[in-house]
Amino acid sequence: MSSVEARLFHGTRDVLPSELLPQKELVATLTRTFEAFGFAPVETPAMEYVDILLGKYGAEGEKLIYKLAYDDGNTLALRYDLTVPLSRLVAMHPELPKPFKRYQIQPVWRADRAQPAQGRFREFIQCDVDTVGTSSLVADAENLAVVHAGILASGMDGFVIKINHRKLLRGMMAYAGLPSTRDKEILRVVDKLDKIGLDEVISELGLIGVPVEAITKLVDLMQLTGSPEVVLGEARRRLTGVAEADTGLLEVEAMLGHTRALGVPETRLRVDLSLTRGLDYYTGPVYEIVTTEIERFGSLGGGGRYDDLLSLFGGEPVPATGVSIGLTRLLAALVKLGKLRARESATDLLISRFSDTPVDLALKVASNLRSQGFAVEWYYEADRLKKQFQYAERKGIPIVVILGASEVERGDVTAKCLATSEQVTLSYDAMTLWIREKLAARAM
RNA sequence: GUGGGUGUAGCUCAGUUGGUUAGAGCGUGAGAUUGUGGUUCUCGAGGUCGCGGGUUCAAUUCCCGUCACCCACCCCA
Repeated sequence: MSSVEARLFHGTRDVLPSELLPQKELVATLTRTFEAFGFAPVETPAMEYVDILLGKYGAEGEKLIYKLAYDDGNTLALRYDLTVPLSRLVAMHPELPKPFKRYQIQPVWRADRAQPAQGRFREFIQCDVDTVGTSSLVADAENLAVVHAGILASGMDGFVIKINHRKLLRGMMAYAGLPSTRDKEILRVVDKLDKIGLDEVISELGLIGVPVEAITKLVDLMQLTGSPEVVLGEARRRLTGVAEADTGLLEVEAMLGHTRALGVPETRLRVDLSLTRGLDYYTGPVYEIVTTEIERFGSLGGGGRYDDLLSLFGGEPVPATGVSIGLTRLLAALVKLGKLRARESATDLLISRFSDTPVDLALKVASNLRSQGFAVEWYYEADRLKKQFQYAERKGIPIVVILGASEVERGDVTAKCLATSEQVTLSYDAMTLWIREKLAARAM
C-alpha cells in the first residue's frame, strides 16, 4: 500500500476535544432554550435532489451549492441550508399540526472560498429554529428572543441584532422612484454600506445607472442611526404615503414590541435600513446577528420571514419564519476572542496505579465511582506517579485518586485535587463526599 | 471568480550575498536515589528547505512553471 499525505479539504476542519467539549455544552444549552420555546427537533439528509434546492437562494447562492458527481452529476447536491430542506419536509408531511415549530442542528455545505480567520468555512453547523404555519409577528419576535438567549449563553457578549423588512426596502425603492425590477442589484450595493462606506456606495450606484436624486433619497434613509424608535420615526416621516413602506414599518414596530416584551434588551436591537440579506426567499422582517468585538467577521446568525417558499413545493402558500445561529462561526469567534473555556477531557477522576496495585480491586473502585455519577479514567501503565500526575495535568483532569498497596491494606483511599494541591486520605464513603465537594467548587 | 502575499522541524519563525554536518523558541520523548503535577536543569527524536523543470562545477538560496495556504473583494452562518 502506498502512503498518502494526511490532509484536509480546504474549508473543512477537525474538531478536537478541547473545542468539541465546550461546543457540546453549548449545543445542550441551545437545545434547552429551543425546547423552552416549544420547538421540537428534526433531522434531514445531507443530500437532496438538486431541483429541490435550485431557484430558492438567488444566483449568488446557487453558485455555491455542492453538486455531487453522482449519476449524471445533476441529480444530488449537499444541502446549502436547513430552511429549504425544512420546507420540503413540511410539504411532504401535510399531517403535521400547524404551526409546526422545529429546531435542527446539522451541518450544511457551501462551495465558498473559505477564510477561517473570518469564520468562513465550506462545511459548518447551523442551529435553526423555524415556525411554519403562522403569520403572527410574535413568531418573529420569538426568533429574536431565541437567538439572543442562545448567543448570550455561548459567552459572547459583544453583539447586536440588525433588523429590517423586505417590504420596507421595496417601499424605499418606490420612494426613490426606482422600479422594483431592479431591487436586487440596487439593494446588493446598499447592503454594503457598513463595509465599503458611503462614498463607495454612492459611486457604485451611479455606476449601475441609478439617478442622483434616487441615490440621495436612498442613502439618506440608509444612514439613519440611533435607537429603533428614532430610526423608525424618521423613516415614517419621510416615507408617508408609500403603501409598502407603511406595512413594513408597522410590522417592524409590532415585532420589536413583542421582542422587548420577551425580555430582549433594547440596546441589542438596531433597525438598519441598509440590511437586505442575500437569500431570495425572504418576504418580511429580516435580521442578522453581528459581533461588535471582531473587525470584518461574518454574521453569527440571521433569518427572517419567508411566506412564499413553501408554495414552491406545490399546494397552498404557508407562512413561515425562522432564524439560524452559525454554531461553527460562533465557536470560531469565541476561540479568536479567547473566551472558550477549553477542556481536554470530560474526566473527573484519574485512578492512578502502581506495580503493587491489585488491578481488579482498583477497577471495582472505579466502577463504584462511575455508578456514583463520576467520569472515571483508569491509568493503564504502572508508570512513575510523576508521570501519572503530568497526564492528569495535561488533560485537565481535576482529581487524581491514589490507590496503592498501603491504601488497600488500610481499606481507605487517597485523593489529590490538582487545582488546590489538597490531598486527603479517607474511607470510601467520606471520599465520595469530598470529591463531590471539590468538583462543585471547580465548576464555580 | 478577481487582486496581493507566503511556502524551511508538529507550531511560530531565523538563515544561506549559490558551496560540503540547515538553526532557535515552543511543543514532544527520556532522565535528575525507585508513592506526587504545574517551575527549573540535562540529554534525545524530528527537515527530499511545497512540487517539477531550467541556469551552474555546485541550488534550500537565482529563473520559469505548478500546487497549496494566507489576506482583501464578492457573499454569507
